Amino acid sequence: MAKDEHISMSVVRRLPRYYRFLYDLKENGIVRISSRELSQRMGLTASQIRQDLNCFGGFGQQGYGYIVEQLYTEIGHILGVDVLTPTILLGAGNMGHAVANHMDFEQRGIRLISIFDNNPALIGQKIQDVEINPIEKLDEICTENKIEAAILCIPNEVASQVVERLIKLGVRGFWNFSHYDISYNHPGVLVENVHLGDSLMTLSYKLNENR
Amino acid sequence: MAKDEHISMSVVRRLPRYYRFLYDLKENGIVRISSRELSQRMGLTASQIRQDLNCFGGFGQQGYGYIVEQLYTEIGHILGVDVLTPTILLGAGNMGHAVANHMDFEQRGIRLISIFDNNPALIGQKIQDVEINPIEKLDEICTENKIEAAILCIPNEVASQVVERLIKLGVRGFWNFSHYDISYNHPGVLVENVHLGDSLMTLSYKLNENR
DNA sequence: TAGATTGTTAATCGATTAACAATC
DNA sequence: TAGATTGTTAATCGATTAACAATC
Repeated sequence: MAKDEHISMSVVRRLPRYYRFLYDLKENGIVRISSRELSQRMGLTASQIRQDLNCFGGFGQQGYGYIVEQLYTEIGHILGVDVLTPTILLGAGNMGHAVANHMDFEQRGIRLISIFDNNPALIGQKIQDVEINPIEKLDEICTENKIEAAILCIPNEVASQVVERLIKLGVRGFWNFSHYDISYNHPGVLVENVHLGDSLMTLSYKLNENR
Repeated sequence: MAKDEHISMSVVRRLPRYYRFLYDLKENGIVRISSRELSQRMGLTASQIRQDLNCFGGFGQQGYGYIVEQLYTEIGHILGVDVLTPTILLGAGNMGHAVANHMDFEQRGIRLISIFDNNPALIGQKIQDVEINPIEKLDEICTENKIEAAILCIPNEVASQVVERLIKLGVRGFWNFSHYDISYNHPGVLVENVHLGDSLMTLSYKLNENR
């Protein structure tokens, strides 16, 4: 199906949103949709939608539009939801808890194998059926489960050492809630940053600009 | 100081990162920095940095570089950190707790006035000195405190009604952790979305693309 | 067939990078 | 003055939009 070798990140970042909209359409029993109608619902141009969808091969039918179910499945496939990556979560504070509780990992291509924390009070507890283990067990669990990705909900100060250690254990992707600059310090490693502080400051900017 | 009327969002989204780097430089006692050195530390081009900084007036000195302290202050000013916007947080679940505990609001131009939840067990508790109030007090507290912004850590299903109600109460900016499409349904309202699910799927994509 | 809507090429727009004269 | 580094203009690159022939 993959038509083009390279899909630009601008396109990739729109895919999860398409995926959500298509899910809703599907749930509402809508079978087909044209780029024009989808563009109106999503606040995009029809042209952009057709351009985007064409990056990975034509699924539309001329004169008819796109089959919702098929497009949904295909975008999910491209996003990699049907291959579960063994993943661990580091840090079971508020943020770690929130993430572990609400992310529906298995719908998103992630299998959460273990949570780690160094607070003795938390060890042995479970969040959504995933056990919280002491940091001492990190090496053992990573190796045994061929862990490939890690979610960092730990303080900045410890992030640097933890990342170093994880990369040695074979982790090649990070969902990073800390400010530690992984991509810069470890080129080649796959990183998706969630910089909540930056996002909040952007809101501040908008509020101010508009005052 | 504002030289150009319009600063593009691509530039604005880089500002918080400049701000962080400048803070670190400042803390390390570094007084001046050239665009070239900063570019190396941040993994950008020197050209882009000069271009970015020039959007809001020249602060550099030819042949010398930029004064760290001055640049830090100025970017903070542009981001609006020195005007605190009265803000409320809706939803004191794991995510609400995480956000309330870790965001350092006052460093980022936000004053958190009240937290709301409908869980009776939480009412009256405080997070970082901010009280959790029942949703019944929403109108009163918003009006009394001239609330302008709201942080949504509530489930999707209730977001739509809550947003409607808040806009009527004068809220004009949202930090949105839900998937409810505020900007589409309420054009003109300022929105900064945090779509964690989308971000996680982007990581899935990267992990898969690289397999 | 006629109408609709795609896939795709071309045109436009915006953002990034390169180059260099101005100047500290 | 000589060297360094900015501010700014020009060139390039990439992403979005427009247009339209292909075709269901």
